[in-house]
Amino acid sequence: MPYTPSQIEARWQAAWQEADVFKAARDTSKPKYYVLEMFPYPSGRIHMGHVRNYTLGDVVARFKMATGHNVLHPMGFDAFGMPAENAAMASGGHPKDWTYANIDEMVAQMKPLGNSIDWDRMFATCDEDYYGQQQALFLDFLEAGFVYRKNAMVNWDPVDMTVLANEQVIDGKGWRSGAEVERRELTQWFFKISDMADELLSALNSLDDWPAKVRLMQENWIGKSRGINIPFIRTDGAGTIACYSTRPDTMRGASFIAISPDHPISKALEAERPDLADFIAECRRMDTTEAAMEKAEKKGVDTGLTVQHPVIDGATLPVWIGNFVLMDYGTGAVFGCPAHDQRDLDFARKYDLPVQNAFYMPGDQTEVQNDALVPAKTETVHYIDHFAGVGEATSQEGIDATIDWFEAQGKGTAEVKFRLRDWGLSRQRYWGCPIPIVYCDSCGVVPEKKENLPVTLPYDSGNAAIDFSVPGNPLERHPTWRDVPCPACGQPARRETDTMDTFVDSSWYYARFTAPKADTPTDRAEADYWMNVDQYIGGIEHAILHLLYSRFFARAMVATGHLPEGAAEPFDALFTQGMVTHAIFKTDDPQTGRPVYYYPEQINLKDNKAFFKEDGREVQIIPSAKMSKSKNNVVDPLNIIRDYGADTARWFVLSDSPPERDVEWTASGAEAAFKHLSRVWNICDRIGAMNPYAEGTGDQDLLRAMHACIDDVTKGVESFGFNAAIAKLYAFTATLQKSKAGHKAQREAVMTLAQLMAPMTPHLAEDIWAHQGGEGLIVNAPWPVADEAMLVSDTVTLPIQINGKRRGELTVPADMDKADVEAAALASDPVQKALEGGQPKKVIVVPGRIVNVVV
RNA sequence: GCGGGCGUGAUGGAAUGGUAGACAUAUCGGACUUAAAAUCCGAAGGGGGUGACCCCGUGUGGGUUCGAGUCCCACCGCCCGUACCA
Repeated sequence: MPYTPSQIEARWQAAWQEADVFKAARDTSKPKYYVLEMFPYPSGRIHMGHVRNYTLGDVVARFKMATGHNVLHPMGFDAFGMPAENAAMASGGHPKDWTYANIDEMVAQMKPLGNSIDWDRMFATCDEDYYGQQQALFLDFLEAGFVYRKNAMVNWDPVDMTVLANEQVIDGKGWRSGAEVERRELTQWFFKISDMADELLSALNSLDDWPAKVRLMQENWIGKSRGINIPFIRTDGAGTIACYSTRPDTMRGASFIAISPDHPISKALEAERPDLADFIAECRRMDTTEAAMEKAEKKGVDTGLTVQHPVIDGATLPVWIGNFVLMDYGTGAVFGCPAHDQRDLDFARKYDLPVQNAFYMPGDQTEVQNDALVPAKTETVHYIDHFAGVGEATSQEGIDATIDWFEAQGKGTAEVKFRLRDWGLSRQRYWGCPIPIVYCDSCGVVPEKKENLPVTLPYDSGNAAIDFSVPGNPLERHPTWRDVPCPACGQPARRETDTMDTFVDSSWYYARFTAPKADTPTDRAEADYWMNVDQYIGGIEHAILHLLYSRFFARAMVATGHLPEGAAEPFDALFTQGMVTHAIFKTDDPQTGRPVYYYPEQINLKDNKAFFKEDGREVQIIPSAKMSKSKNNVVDPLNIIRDYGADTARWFVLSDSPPERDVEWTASGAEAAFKHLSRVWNICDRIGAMNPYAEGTGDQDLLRAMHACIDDVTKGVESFGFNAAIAKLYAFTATLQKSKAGHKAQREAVMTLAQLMAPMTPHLAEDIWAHQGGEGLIVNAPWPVADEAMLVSDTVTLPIQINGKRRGELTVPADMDKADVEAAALASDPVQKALEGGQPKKVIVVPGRIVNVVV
């Protein structure tokens, strides 16, 4: 009988549903385990990245079920956001219709993967029920002091008269209008995440099961620094300009002050100085992104103002406006020290400002050339003898002592600052969660009453109300939606028309999954039982924003009583997976020089070369490229499932690369995965046809290999080493295939093989289990345990190294002591030959590992 | 620009500081077949040698160590993030 995944998979999915095996309910008799994959945006099609993400989560979930845990494994949709509005703009539909149709399609595509999802818990963040509870959370956060309003910059398209996302700004121009984008200030709502900067930073140390790289990225993002706030005294008597610096030790090298174009002084000068106004206007035409600002050419203009040098009597420093100074960080003003900062040095060379080495031993003044003398590039140890004899300038102690010196001298105030900025949540868009706030002429800013929640988005298209053919936010144009009585005084008032950033939606969905139908944001009995997420899995692209916002939200939810204390860090363990890539097949059009991309179906592969099927022409192969529609290298999981089945797709995405790295989808790899599963199925068939009383040879060898495989696969699955675990399964399958053991041993081996494969290829595993007469469903069967006695071996083979190079090997009893191993090694041929009758300089014996003889 | 990561045969990759290349793909050889496909068995990092063996080899250049793919430093290339893409 051939392996027919389409029948097998449908049958077992029906069986799981029938038995309701993935339904999660509180059960204190077992340890709970909550596994969660980052939920998808409902684009309408699942892609291989989803398949990989959910397969990783499913392996964990099924493994935990098998090892006696009560597992929660939910799925939902991160459903608000710009693509729905863009689709509405492009084709005239409604974002809501588009989104829900996509969700239906994606669910239909996800279910055939056979993941162990409790589908009863599914929700989308655009469900009125979900975003209504989110509004309740917002009101609680507001009351608790986690929310406030202030002005902030947005990208403004002056032609479309609308706010643009950073993604919609291309080379400084609006993506649709092509107009030069301006920065514009709007009053917006903020979460006070900066208040929690210190605890978000220090708590990173407790996240032992997070990747170190993610903790490090978050640490750098939060960016705690100790510095000094120095008020530079203006020579015109008009007060001071405060500059924050983490390097006051370089003060002797200061040669200018640079202030932000958005600094109050810049704004004041703008009105009276046309030359400065032009420059400030130019700065306002820059993207708001940090990358764009930092990569832009550093420019400035001299204001003509000067300040007194704080430590050199009689000296003054010019005040410049610099396009590289961020108003959001520090005081919006810095002092420039060209000798010890590369950016300042470039700026000084450009505008002919002095370059003065701040550190020198008397008589040893190092001239600065093209490279600033920063700690990494400075070999000389420099001293400061100016500031009360402080030690090494470039050491943190030296800098700290300098900060203290400045403070003691009354020249500044020591301050700890964070790079982390508050989280602006206002979006001038329709398809998001409405901010439940009302503006009243008499009462001012009034929170909506909880009993009036949810504040729902108007769906109606009457009067062309929700219309995306006109730029801007339809909520502002809606004829009636804005008009509401003030919740405080009852007089006519108007709603906030901004909606929330979609990161808000994804900052607490993990908590909602514990009680998705509760009439409060969480149900404490459920949240207390299920939280935290034991294993969270998603892409590295979320290493900072999503995960930091979620950590903030969890803390705020603890503070407002929606989560237990222990859920302040909501994700106990985090795993970041790589992308699924695919080769690009392309040629360059000889006429235009433009690239032409081919679909994989149009290509024949031969000897690592690619040929266009139609004319046999060779085309270029670009390996391991991110899947992209425009490059024609997207592999649709539905086609793979149709041709090979879900188990093959799952097996392949697990087998070919370690999960944290990118995996390249290859047709030959998928084919190989299918062949292997067929092979396993055939072995099962063969054993099923054996005489049940058949005796054979090598039963012990087969069972030893089986126990070794149990041990290897268990360790692999526990440590996300799925590809290595699969390699062991390949090897064990080959052993089983060649085995001449009796029926009893072979049956035990194939059933164990099925159990070990069950988290990865659950349908095939169920089928084998059933064929061999296994009891019940394999999904309910306990995980096999390796027999320690079957793992140990009597002898061990050690490599012998001479001077670190392998020169032979030595097989000795496993329990032989070190001295005897050394003696045996010294007596061996390669060592005797190398010694040439002399004595070894040194012998290193690592028991069970290696012998190294130094001659 | 800044922060983080990655780099190993033709290819994807394996390797608690301890035999580099497990396992798989592609390739080649063999069995089976009239033949092909499928299936099964086997070879295989590069170079040299009849052979036992020898030399070289984990992006590049240094360093630590008895021993480095693994740890440290610098550089090159690619990827992720950079606060309104999700």
